[in-house]
Amino acid sequence: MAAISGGKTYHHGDLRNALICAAVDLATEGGPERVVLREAARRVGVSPTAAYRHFDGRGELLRTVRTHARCALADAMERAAGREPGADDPALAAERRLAALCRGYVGFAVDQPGLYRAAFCVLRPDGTAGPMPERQVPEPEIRAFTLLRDALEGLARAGTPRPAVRPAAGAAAWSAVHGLSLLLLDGPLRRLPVQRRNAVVETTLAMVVSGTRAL
Amino acid sequence: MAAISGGKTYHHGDLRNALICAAVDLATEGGPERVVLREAARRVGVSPTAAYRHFDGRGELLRTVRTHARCALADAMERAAGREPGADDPALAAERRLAALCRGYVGFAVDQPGLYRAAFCVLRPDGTAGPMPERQVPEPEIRAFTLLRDALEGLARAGTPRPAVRPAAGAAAWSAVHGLSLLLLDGPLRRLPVQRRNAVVETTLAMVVSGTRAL
DNA sequence: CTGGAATGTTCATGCTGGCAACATCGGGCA
DNA sequence: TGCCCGATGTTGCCAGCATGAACATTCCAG
Repeated sequence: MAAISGGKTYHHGDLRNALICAAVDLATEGGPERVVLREAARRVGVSPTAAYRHFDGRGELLRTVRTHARCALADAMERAAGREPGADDPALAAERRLAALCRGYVGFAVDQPGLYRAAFCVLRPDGTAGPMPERQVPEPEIRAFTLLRDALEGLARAGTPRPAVRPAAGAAAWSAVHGLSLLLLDGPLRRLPVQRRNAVVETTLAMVVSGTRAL
Repeated sequence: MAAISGGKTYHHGDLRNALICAAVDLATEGGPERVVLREAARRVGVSPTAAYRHFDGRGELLRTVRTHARCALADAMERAAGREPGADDPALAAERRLAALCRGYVGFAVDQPGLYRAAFCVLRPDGTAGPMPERQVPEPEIRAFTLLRDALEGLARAGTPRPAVRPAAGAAAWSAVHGLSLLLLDGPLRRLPVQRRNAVVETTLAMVVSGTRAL
């Protein structure tokens, strides 16, 4: 994530990317609130207003970081699932995959708290923090969610979860790992020793798997 | 939550409380990031620096708001549980109570998004946003969690969840409702029509109850 | 009734986001 | 080849916020 930076020319050449890298670094270090336009510009060695040539403002910079962070999260999940050995029984394999994805999810959150928080930060276009204006742009799917939902689909042998509740089941599973991640990061489960933390993670996973099966 | 404000004396008389009220209002309107010292002071009709006589700074003001919000959350849960009719079967009653508490939890989050977000906002004492300095002060229990955990205890007939995993089970249940709340507020489950939202909530609750039973 | 402690105010510093006007560079077109 | 225009950066500037120091006012206890 280091800027490239060639010679010292007036024109940077790749300022947008450099700013994104700096902003991602900032998010990694201190979460979304640390993503500050001026600081990003400073790190790249450019005047603050230069950034406005490439971003509408801090909001768009943060949104870009968020997209990057969501990607990184999904990648981590896929890596975790990829490391998981297959199983002869496809049902078992599906179950293992789901668990591995969830472990990857929580693992990413714990390893990259700043990025994880940035991945799900709220962006208020107007800054008025009101009830969120109706936006026409349909938000792009979040791959992490898609992964979980697909894993649940794969799990759906024996008809559970029933098709009718399957989307809701995906949301439920996501809720569990998302909530767990946040409680581990900022909540009262922070400072839990690794051992206990893993126990909580596994317990939650068990709840998700068996609770989902019963739907 | 309206300030009291008597005559126009030099000394306010109850500035600390007035500031807290204003800050809680701010959080209610726009979440923790909206809690701004100057604005609170402005609403109370006092100079910004006056607030420093009663709070160490914005951080402490926000912490106070957070405490208030956590209280309000727990109160809402208890009210929800109180409305739940009892059952002859104590096990069934316990299950209902747990579900009612969870519904109260999510309901509070949906009804008071700003306050809910404030209840779980992160406070970096130093502002350096680092790996969170070691603090000796043991954080006070969060009543919402205690309620959930106790409800799970009550649920623990038939030996499930087994005593060994029971604390972890509490964390798992909390994770689910906490994550669900946040996904409903800021995440992709925002804008879900009420009908579908209730479906997701009930599905998640079902997952928690049956998933917890299987632990 | 009077002086110290509480409480509020004004002024100043340094940070942030954001806008307007100006400077510089580089590539396409005559 | 040479020149002009648009893209890219820069300097200045304003407003809002957190925070501290020095100063003013008021209340209360001795």
